Amino acid sequence: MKLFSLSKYERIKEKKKIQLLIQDGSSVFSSRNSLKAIYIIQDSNEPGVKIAVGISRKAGKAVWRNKLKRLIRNAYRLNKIPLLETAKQKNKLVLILFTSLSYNELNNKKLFYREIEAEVKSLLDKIEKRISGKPKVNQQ
RNA sequence: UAGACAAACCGGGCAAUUGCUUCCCGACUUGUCGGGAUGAGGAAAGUCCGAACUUCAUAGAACAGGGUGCCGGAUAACAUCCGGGUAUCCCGGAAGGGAUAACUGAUAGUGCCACAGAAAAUAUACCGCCUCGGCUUCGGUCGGGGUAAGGGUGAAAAGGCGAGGUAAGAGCUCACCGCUCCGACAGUAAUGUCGGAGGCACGGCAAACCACACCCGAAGCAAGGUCAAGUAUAAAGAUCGUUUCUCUUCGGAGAAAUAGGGUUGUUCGCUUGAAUGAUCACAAUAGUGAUCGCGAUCUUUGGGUAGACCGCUGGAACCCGGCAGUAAUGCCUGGUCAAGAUAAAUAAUUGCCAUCCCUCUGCGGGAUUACAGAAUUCGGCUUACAGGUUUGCAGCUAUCAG
RNA sequence: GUGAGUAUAGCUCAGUUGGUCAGAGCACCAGGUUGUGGCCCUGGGGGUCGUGGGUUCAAGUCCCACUACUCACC
Repeated sequence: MKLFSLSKYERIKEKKKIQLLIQDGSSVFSSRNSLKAIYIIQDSNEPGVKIAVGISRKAGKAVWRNKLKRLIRNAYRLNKIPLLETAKQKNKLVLILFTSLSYNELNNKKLFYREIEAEVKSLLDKIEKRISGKPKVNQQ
């Protein structure tokens, strides 16, 4: 298997799971409050991590939203390994939905990869700590 | 010459690493790996027009409704494009040139024209001008009549201007201009030119209703079709119907008709076309009413699934050349195949070059660009757009020369 | 993606055939009433009618283009 890949099987495709995330997921905010991640940790015999990226239409126009989605996906792809390994050790399936929080086209017309990578990293670190450290957070 | 303007075209390039979509080939452990190819725009946008395509059993007619509106041509079609005409505006001494235009009809009818003004469309005379009669303190005043030349009002005042004419005036008469009608000529036509007549009778608004001419069935790829999975012939309310005939082995079968349905309304046409009756009351046996059942349609509420495949990209397609045409465009020869995703691919990092910005200059630093992201597909329109290339130049701005 | 609709005062909404017309309720301000406050009474301020063109003598209203927002869909 490729190290930094992000294939179909690592993404959430079902509408039901996304609705589940929005209803019952717990939230984590990035260090500068620009991004937000909603996640659910499940016990599973197929451990791993699945992600989705969703940006509200109110944040900006189509070009801007596409760019942000691509940058977040890329940042996840290159920084996913520590989270994946802990999830496999604990036999957990983690579902994550990334969304924008304070980012919008008016304030951040131009997007920089390094900023977003730092934000995504902080999000992943927080989720990883929740998996390994405190099991009380979610009992799904 | 430059700018601006108009038209056409481009709108970062190359290399390396990591990663994604679709397709092809190979391998096996049959869903993974390896290799190769492929991957956003001129507006993909707004969804403003026009089509293709699909469904509505047919895709019909009339009315209603909607759209278009100088003429001719192009086109699959159009509100688009091309050529011509007319009007308005701009430049110019003129000849002429350029820009813009929802550019049919106001003598088919109806309606509206606030305020002001005498009067806003059948001129009903406020001031004024002229005249006749009465009274008079001789300044005027009252009454009848004529008058649209002048004043004032208004966005707009009843053809304009000059001369004659008159009590004062008036197309009352005449010349010129305008308008309407008729004729001739030119043009496919819109229209233009010339000639004659009318004596003006005809204010504006149809992006008010409307009239005339032409066009339009409706909904939209979340259309629609196939498969898989799965629920409940679900509930409430409203309206209407529950008829007739033939055959019969008496179980039933067949035919006709009705209600109703058939992608907005009404009517016609076409097409399709349901049901099992029972009980009670009134009455004269015909029949009428009520309740229950059954059937059809409509409205509201509720339940299930939201997976896969087809539609899905080769087309009124694009490029080069030739011919026809003033042009839009058409025809012919040759060549090319150029995204097809579905919580949704087309990206990220680094280096070099190019461009731009910051800086007095160098060094250096920053940005990868502006507008903007396919979603059934085409033809247009509209709107947004850093920078660059080419062509044009009637007029505009600046500079230089004569 | 496709198809509908809305925009008027700080908020919720009227505005008919174009006209002397930009209005109602709540809110705000001032005065009155009351020992004080509320309720109540009287008066007042506040608007580029989403933006830009066009038609018209005259546009919130008619026509066109744009902007923002809302809703529906198997």
